[in-house]
Amino acid sequence: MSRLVLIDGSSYLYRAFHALPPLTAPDGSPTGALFGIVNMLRATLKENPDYVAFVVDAPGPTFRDELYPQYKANRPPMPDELRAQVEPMMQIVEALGFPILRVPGVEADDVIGTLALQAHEAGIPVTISTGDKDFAQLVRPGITLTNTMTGSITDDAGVVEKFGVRPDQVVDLLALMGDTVDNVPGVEKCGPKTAAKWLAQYDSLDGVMAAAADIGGKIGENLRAALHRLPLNRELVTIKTDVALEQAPQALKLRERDADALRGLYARYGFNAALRELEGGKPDPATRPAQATLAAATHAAEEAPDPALAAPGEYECITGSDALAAWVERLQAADLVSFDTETDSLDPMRANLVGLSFAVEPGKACYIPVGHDYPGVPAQLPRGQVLDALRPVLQDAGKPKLGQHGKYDLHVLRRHGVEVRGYAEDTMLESFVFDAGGLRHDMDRLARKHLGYQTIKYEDVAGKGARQILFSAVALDDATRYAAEDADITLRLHRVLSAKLAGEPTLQTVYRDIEMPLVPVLARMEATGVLVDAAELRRQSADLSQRMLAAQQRAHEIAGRAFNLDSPKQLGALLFDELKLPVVVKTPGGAPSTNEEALEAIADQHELPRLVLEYRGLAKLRNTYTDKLPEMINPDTGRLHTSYHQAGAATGRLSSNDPNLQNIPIRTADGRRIRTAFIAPEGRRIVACDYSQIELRIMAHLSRDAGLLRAFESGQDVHKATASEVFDVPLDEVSGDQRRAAKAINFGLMYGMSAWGLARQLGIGRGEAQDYIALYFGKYPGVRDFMERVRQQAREQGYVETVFGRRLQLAEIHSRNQAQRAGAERAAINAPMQGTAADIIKRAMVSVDAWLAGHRDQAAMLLQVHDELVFEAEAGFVDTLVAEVRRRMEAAASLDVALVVDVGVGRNWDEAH
DNA sequence: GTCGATACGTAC
DNA sequence: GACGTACGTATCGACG
Repeated sequence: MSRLVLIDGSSYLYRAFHALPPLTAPDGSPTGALFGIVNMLRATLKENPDYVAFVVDAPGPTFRDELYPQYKANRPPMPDELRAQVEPMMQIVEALGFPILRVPGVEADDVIGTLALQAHEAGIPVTISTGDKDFAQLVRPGITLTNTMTGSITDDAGVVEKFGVRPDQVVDLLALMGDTVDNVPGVEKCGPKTAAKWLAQYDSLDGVMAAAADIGGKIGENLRAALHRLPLNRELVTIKTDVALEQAPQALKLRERDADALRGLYARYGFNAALRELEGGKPDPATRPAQATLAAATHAAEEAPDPALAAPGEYECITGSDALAAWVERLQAADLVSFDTETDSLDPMRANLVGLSFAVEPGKACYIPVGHDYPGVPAQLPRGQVLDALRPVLQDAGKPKLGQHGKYDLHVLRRHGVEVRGYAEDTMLESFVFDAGGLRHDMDRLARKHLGYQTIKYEDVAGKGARQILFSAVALDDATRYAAEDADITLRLHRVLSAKLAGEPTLQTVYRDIEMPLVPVLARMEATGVLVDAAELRRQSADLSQRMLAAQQRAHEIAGRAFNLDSPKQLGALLFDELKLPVVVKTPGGAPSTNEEALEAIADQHELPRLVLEYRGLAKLRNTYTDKLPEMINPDTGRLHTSYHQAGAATGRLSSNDPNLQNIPIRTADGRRIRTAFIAPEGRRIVACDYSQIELRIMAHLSRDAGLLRAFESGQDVHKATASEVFDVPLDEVSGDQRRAAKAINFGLMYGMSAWGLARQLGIGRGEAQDYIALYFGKYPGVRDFMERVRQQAREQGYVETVFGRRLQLAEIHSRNQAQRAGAERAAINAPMQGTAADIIKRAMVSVDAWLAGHRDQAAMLLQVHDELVFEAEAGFVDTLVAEVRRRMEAAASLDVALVVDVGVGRNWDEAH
């Protein structure tokens, strides 16, 4: 069937200009927009449309200007860089053979609308190629929109999805929203969401206008104030479909292209891929212009795995002494031993060893069961005998071992009397340094991604949910297939990942010098655990419970009925539906939020919000900390053992879980009290060492901003020093509010915060916040340049880097979704600072642990909280420890600004701060 | 009963 | 929409 494609040239030109980097031709003339247009045209040609037209605006006034003299009055003149690309664009369009339509006195939109409808009536399907959402009003069965820059196609369902209204309601939606670019004011504060909501309720603009009196709140007032404008708006946003045109759609045939002219134009503007295509060759990735390769680069990692990698393996179950001896010999002879353990628990501090598996060459692996126990289980080798036989291999630091998340296995084996040395490779960490921020790094996923191999899942052999059985109850042949596969796949994965890593020396250094040495250090910290005063926590729980009950009873009294204080839904219904308190914050789901900010905002209007806040604070402490921590104390050690996740956070930070000891409260008095329960044993002290302002120092280093560097050199409180500079007052005259503002800016900037966010944070106006930021950047221009550089790097490379070369991937940086893209840009700004801080403390941990190796009886490293290391030490050893730890932490990186470590000592963690 | 999504809140 | 990185708890509704 034949088809008509109508190209909205003007909209593409503007959008390509703003979306693409300011590329230049070999001769220096701007080509960014042109490049976008050329790619769009080539994409259109690949579709082989029967009829096609390239439509652009003609100069001069149109009917809309007559209707509304202010129409487009605020539109800035076309930038010179863009204007310079208009003529070349027309030449290329012409040379490609596209019919060009430019009708005086008629906007391109109306030409397109008219042609679309004419073709539609003639039974010809129409595709409108545009970046302009207004065309959604023309969509119907047979007329669709396409945007080749984003790859999106919009049909009826697409309109509903995108706007939340039917295509025939789009005009009404646009009339309500208005259009700032065209200087058409809509209803103030009414965006697409509100407009769609009203239209869902009242069906049409006329319906909304008729119901205007019933709509409450500020926005209702705004609507009533805008009523008189709305009919005109509707007329302005309606695309005409009845313009008098000379050509019928059927006349819009593509002419033959002018290859000579094209060759000249492409060469002149440096469009190499297009040139190559013209010559009949295939596009060459190496010479593609920058952003074409860039878009491809984000997907390039997914090269097809070699089918041979996914071949099934031969797995042996070892239940006899001879077979064991033979395998030990193979392990002794191997360059690298892949190993894995099977247990009966996910908690490595409690798990019992059920079996071990090994592989030394791809496809060949064994499973050695030592603890399977079910009716009719075959005889197995005694665990002691197996571990004795394996110990020489596993404990030999000169025999490199390989695992997947081997820290777990190190724990299990240590608790069974085997001290693994020479743990040299870990596929989880190899994958992590390659793609932090990408998918998770569990073996199943890695196998699918890099080997194209579907592993047997744990639940396939052990079941799941209530029916899950212990691994010790799994039949030996099932267990062998599952367990031997783990060792085998780990080895195969390592072959692939280590080869990839070899091609990236910087990443290899991060892996080899930071991540791998950290594994035994973390294992040691986890194994040591921290002593917790369970009785103290239980006392606190009792106290909290009492106060919670009081708050709850009072809340029910005030409400006049019982309700669940823990249910945001019930609470929201009470506060906002029954009591009609104002809604200041909405949840991401659109419901009225009952979060702290929302309750604070209405706390002066009713007693209830304050009580809820009180209750929430108490409940959080009890439910998350004082009730839970005592339960998690390990009965064998009497201590609390967290588990650090080394490949979790996209920035390279560690995370802590089971329990999370990185979010123990400190800000409020009640919360802080929990830290008094983290204690040192008799005769010992808790020592807490934290980096002072490490991320801000890293920002000073990375930005090389002279002013910020100076602020640190002075050795003063840095927020005060910045306040003094920014507000131009002597250091000792900085007011509390000025310091608070400077601190908020310092931190906010590191998180990519906007003026809007700063205003909210400080409770000031947006304009004032903007002024602060301008003042700040005026004093610290290097910081602003740095931010821009990072954004640029993120867009060009799809990742950013830490000082040590760790790569932080930003998958969403080219997302078509504006919010996601903006989020990725903020993450990009934060990542080099957060990530460098993570690198530094990891290096410090390795260094400190190496020193502690000679003093294991006197001190131990217990916890890491991103910028803080917590130790316990014999009282008489504290001074030595402090001196050595401080020296090593401060020397973990050499930046343009000094690293400073603050130290506290006490009988518990609270005192040590 | 289990699971996942959502809302909320703690840390740095 | 609007401030980055985590983890844990409670509720609630879908699902089997």
